Amino acid sequence: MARPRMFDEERALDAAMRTFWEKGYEATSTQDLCEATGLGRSSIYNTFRSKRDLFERALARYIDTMTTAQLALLDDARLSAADRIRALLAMVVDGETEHRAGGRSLGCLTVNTTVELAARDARTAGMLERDTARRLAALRAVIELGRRDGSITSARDAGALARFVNASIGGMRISGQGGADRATLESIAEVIMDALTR
Amino acid sequence: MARPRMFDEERALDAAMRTFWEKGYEATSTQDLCEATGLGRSSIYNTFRSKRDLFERALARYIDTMTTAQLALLDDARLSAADRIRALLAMVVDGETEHRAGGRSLGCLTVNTTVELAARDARTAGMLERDTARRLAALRAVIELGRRDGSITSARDAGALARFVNASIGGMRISGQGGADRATLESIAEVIMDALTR
DNA sequence: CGAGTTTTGAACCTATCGATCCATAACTTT
DNA sequence: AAAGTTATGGATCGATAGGTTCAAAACTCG
Repeated sequence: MARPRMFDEERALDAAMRTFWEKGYEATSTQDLCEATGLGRSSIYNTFRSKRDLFERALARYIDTMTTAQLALLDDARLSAADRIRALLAMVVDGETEHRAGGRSLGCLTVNTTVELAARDARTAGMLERDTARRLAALRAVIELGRRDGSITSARDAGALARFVNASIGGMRISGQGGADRATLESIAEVIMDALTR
Repeated sequence: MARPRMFDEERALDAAMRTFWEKGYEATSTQDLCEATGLGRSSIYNTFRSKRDLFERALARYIDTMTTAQLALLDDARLSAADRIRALLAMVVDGETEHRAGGRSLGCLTVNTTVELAARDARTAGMLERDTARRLAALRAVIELGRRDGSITSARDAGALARFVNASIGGMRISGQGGADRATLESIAEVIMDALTR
């Protein structure tokens, strides 16, 4: 039919996602995206329409990857509810330790985007809200399970506990971006668990 | 000696701070700053040298105002240690409720700046680190006091508890920016306190 | 091989970015 | 009132932003 692509769209999307993750939306120029992906302007605009649209796809990919992995942990039937949440927090610590640039954690793209764009981009805000709702629902289900299996002893409302865990994970991300090391993040995670098992 | 200023430098700084707080550093143009402050370009550049320098002064002002107010709460000798931290969390909830634009919380300028700039601006990162250190020290002192006055019963290391509280406050800020309402933030604050009083 | 289709790279577009320049206004001091 | 100094508004700067155009390239299919 026609001339085929010389590049892998998914790999390009990954590179763009990483760039937005490192630098943020505004600070990432289309030139940065060309260099990160190895594509020319035409190819980027031909494939992704605009910087805005490319960002949206990159964010969707990030959300899909990350939330899927995290919800899988919360579904691990081999573990008690509390241990599933411990595993989730450990995954967050690992993520903050792995994804770094310039000696600092990159944080989490959804947290970063909440800060940078949620207030002035309704579509992005909607994506983030749906993701948060999904994660809160999963957390809440695990917490209710933990109430039954005895691993979560807090008498607080399960929804409140879920929102607390979600918020505290965001706080761990901010701490990582602020320079906190692995041991610090691990100690925070332990205290988070204390609130659920009091 | 010479022609006097037609404007109040502190008021202009406040307006600039608010703009950076609402829109972030990159998304704030010098034109935005002119409109927000009511000054002309010349006056802004004559007074503040550059957008970068103006931001630094705005951030310093924010840090000074906010951290001073928060540390004052932690020093209130009329309250138990736990109640001081409760008061701090209540102040955070109030702040998230008060400072809004477009139906959303503005979050916290230091958190926002950690996300947007800490990785690529060493001077800004330094300011944020010093502020964090100051707040952690105050939190730690209050937690150690709480151990003595009996209001904080967690056996965890005081430093770890302090970092937990600091991180969780950041998480509350993110939650607020993500759309959480006052009741949600209050419930998160209650669970944070559970971790300290278990 | 040739017609048809899409991709690609380079040149190019307009708008806006942060920042500077300069003539004039507005003040103090002598 | 004159000299000296700073503030101000408007014009302007080069650089870069995101995005478009277009001709050549590279493929498939008949």
